[in-house]
Amino acid sequence: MNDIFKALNDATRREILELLKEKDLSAGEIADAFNISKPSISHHLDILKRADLITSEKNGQFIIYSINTTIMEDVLQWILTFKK
Amino acid sequence: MNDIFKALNDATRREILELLKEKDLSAGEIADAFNISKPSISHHLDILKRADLITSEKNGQFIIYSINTTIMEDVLQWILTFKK
DNA sequence: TATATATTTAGACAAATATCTAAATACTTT
DNA sequence: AAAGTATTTAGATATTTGTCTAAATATATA
Repeated sequence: MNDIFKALNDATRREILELLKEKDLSAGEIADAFNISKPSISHHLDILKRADLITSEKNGQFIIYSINTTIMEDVLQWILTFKK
Repeated sequence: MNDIFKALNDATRREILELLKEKDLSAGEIADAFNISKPSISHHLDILKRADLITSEKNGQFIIYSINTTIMEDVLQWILTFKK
């Protein structure tokens, strides 16, 4: 839970999730969407991956990232405990 | 949205919310539930308050904190956009 | 009014974080 | 095999964050 909230506590990472919500993308395509260096994006992807919010798969020289919506379910459940 | 995720990105603050979910508490009562100094808890309360996740009301020399579940709705909606 | 209690504000500090550039690794193509 | 493309790793740095102690503010009570 800690890792998930940590991962979500960054606007760039949340935007990455929104991009991946639409379709799978390579690390480079994701980086192109931001004014941030590729290494920094790579770092953000690593944090999202450690939180299990995304998965990656190697495809030739590309690494394709996908969103893992099942993990969002955990956050959803946590939030729901506050609904009266 | 940034403030909300920032506020939720701390185990102590999430625990404070869970305490307040049960009932309203004074700053001192909240502090007593943690092995953290009162000024630090006061700081956490400030962050939660800035995110509108809690509200406070002065009652004599005490300040009573309450949870504001309506803000959780925003997080809920954000999360739901990822559900397919 | 003086003292005790409740809480916050101020200031300091160590740890965590987001970013960068440079270098390394891995794959593809010529 | 060499050169080019995609991505990550390493190391550095500035900023943010969580924590503390000491001091300030506000209310209650003797």
